[in-house]
Amino acid sequence: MANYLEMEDSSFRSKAYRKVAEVLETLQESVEDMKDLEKIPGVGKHIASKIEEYLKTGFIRDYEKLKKETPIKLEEIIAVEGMGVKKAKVLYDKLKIKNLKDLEKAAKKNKIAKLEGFGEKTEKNILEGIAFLERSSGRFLLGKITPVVEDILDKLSNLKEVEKISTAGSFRRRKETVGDVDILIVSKKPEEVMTFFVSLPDVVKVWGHGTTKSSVRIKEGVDVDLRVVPAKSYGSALQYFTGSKEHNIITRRIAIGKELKLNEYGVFRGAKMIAGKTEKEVYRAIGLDWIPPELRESELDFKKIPKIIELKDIKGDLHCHSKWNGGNDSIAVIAKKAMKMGYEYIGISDHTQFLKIEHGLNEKQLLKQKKEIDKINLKFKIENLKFRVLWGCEANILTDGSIDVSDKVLEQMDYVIAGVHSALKIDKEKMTQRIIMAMENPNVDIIAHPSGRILQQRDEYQFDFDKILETAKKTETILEINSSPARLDLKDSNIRKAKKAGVKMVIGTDAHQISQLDLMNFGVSQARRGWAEKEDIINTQPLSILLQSFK
DNA sequence: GCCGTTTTCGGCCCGACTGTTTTCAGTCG
Repeated sequence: MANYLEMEDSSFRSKAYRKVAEVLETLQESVEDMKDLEKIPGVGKHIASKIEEYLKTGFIRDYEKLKKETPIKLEEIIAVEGMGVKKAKVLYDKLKIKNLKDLEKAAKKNKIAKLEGFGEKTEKNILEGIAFLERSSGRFLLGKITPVVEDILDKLSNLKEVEKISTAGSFRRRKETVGDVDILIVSKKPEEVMTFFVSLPDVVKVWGHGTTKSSVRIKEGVDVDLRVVPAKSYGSALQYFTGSKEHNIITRRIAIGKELKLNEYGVFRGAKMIAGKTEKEVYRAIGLDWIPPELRESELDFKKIPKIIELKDIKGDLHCHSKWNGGNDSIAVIAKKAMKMGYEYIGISDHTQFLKIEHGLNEKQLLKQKKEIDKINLKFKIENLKFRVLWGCEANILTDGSIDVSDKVLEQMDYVIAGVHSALKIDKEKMTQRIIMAMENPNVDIIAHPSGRILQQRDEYQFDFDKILETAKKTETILEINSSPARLDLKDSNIRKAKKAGVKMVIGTDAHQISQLDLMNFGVSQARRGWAEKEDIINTQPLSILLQSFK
């Protein structure tokens, strides 16, 4: 509705709707359960009645009316860079353009350039925008682009001309997918840095090359912007470019409340600049403590900024696969790497028999695996090494909620992870019941990747997370935050819910080769985005306490 | 359409860039 209202120039009405849309997306409670919708920030009498109408009938008459007046695939059209709702409206009125296909056709036939307010450039940009959309979804997995971005950062920070450097944007906020990458630097010799930047070996295309901003595309397909900012504005620029957009709106509003102005150049009282050099100073100037980028997603509804978990708090990884089920490395090699990472323990959790495609282990193989683990642990003991390999598995929760390994074997293991790997499309009720039944199994300690989503591939399966939390709390079952870049499951909002419900979590990498043990940082970021503190995550605990948290 | 430790009316984040304009609207982050 916000989009359609913006089209009609109802700009403040549109903003009111847009704000509510954003609030609803990050709402912790489900709207169905709320007694008083007007308690939701931004929701007044009118919008409340529309939400009620939607909950009751599945439609909003006013929205249907708006769509009928301008029957176009608006979302599709405004996804094209440079296209907004105003332009979409003009194109519909003048050329009857309803969707992306119409838009592309009209642009190719040079019909758009002739319109008043449009031109040759706009038409060309539309075609390029459409081509970009077709090439990629427009967003990239954080985990996929991180290595190459870090490489670029390393090379830049090694230059003596670079005084300060940081990433910004969603990359710095550690969002699971990133649209483009922003890097900010302070430098007295921007020309030289920019020239170096645009000629890096990973660069496949240069969009712009200037002294304050250069843009390139790197071989992974993602665009990287490098900006040079003045040293005295570095903090405010970093704050501004890190976002999120919503966070910036909130911080600026706070500034206004204190008769200050906040922008990318600094914090100002009248014409006088009172802060800007560091982010800490900027937040302090508007009366806030520094906020970790992972918490800058939307509302600031914490009284005190939580002391969120850090990578160094992690004492071990409980989700890794060995050569036994087709992984790359032997248990001994995995243990060695884990030790090198400073861990106190590593849990081996190979797939079990149902999962043929992953060479799942049968009960006989599992018991044989235990002997190997015992041998390794004994060796560590003799060498007086304080390190332990734990014997676990990643068992399958079958369609009826049972586990594909017998309790007789499960109960001997140090811990058991269970996950849904099949029949993902069963209905909500059945899926919820299926997972609940698994949690009620006295041998199941951890639920792996609880929602089943694969980013950019498939949505989470239908299930009632609130009910899962209830049972997890009751049965003391731990929920996993899977670090695999395409999973990052639990997602941030569910981590917040779990924390609130007092349900413990574990961060696991799901590594199939030792290099993937380093994916832990992505799981930790995800936990941070969900406000998780050290105490919420069991693999921050030393071995003795960890073992107590298993059933 | 929503909101109020100055307000029930008069505001609503801010600046840059682009392409089209000749003073600005639309889009973006």
